[in-house]
Amino acid sequence: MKIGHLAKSVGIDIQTVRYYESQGLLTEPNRMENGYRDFPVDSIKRLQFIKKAKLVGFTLKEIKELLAIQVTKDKHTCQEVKNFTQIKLDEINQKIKKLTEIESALKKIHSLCCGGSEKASHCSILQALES
Amino acid sequence: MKIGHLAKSVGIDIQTVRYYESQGLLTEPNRMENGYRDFPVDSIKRLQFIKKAKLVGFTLKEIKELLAIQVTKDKHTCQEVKNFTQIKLDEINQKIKKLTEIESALKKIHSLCCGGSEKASHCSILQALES
DNA sequence: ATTGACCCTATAGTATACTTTAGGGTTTAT
DNA sequence: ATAAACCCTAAAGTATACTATAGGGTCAAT
Ligand SMILES: [Zn+2]
Ligand SMILES: [Zn+2]
Ligand SMILES: [Zn+2]
Ligand SMILES: [Zn+2]
Repeated sequence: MKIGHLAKSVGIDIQTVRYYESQGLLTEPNRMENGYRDFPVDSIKRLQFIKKAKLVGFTLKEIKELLAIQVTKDKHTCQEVKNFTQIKLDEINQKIKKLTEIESALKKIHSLCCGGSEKASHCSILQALES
Repeated sequence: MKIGHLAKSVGIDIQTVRYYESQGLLTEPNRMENGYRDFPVDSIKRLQFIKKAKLVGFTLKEIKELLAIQVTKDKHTCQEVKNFTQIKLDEINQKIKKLTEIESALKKIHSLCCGGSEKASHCSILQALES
């Protein structure tokens, strides 16, 4: 399977495929006589895996680690894999919590600002966050 | 307050403080006779806000805008501030929504995994990412 | 035979957000 | 007085994740 076909069927850029290969996220494909890359069919799955994992907030480095676990499944335990996602889950929940704090601070400013004539001269996002 | 003290009390690097100043996230501090920066006390709050906002995925540019929101009657009209905070609120809610989606997707696959010490060949997290 | 679509490598560029280095001057404690 | 600890600027380097460019070869169709 040529790179263009692969890229298209996954919905990413050709350059990105080559980039992923260069970063070790795809194993080096065979070459055809003319030098073109000849990807095995399951590269599609692998790229879809990468895409999905990226979508849920994994970095390429992390994805590489995940892929390494994936290809040597019998050398790793469910516990390892589960720990990995647990850490990510914790991170995401932390983020949601902080965002909610910022949101309510902003909301406060937002509602403060429609009263018109009252003194609001010192109101900033920093002060709104304090209380 | 000297830069080292400030940096330490917020838990970031001195260089980073100077970088933020250079990017306009901190207002230019006064200088002491010897040329050392003399930060006002509330720089701590400002930096803590930056830290928090960064953690939840705001870029420095966005943080700069957030910090610039001040309900100052003499500088902005109520309309302006209100419009701006509304836009930012929408952005934040978008972020929360996205993160929540990612969280539930991750949670779902996370809960499928047995987490046991057996080999990950059957691991449902990996299967879920594959499919 | 030539156009257009495809493939190749290597290198450089982009954006964000630092971090490090080089080469200094200043303060504080012993 | 001298060493450790602190401060300064300016510029270069790093990491992430691409994206673009230059310069060229290959393939299918008209
Ligand atoms: Zn107002
Ligand atoms: Zn108002
Ligand atoms: Zn299991
Ligand atoms: Zn499992």
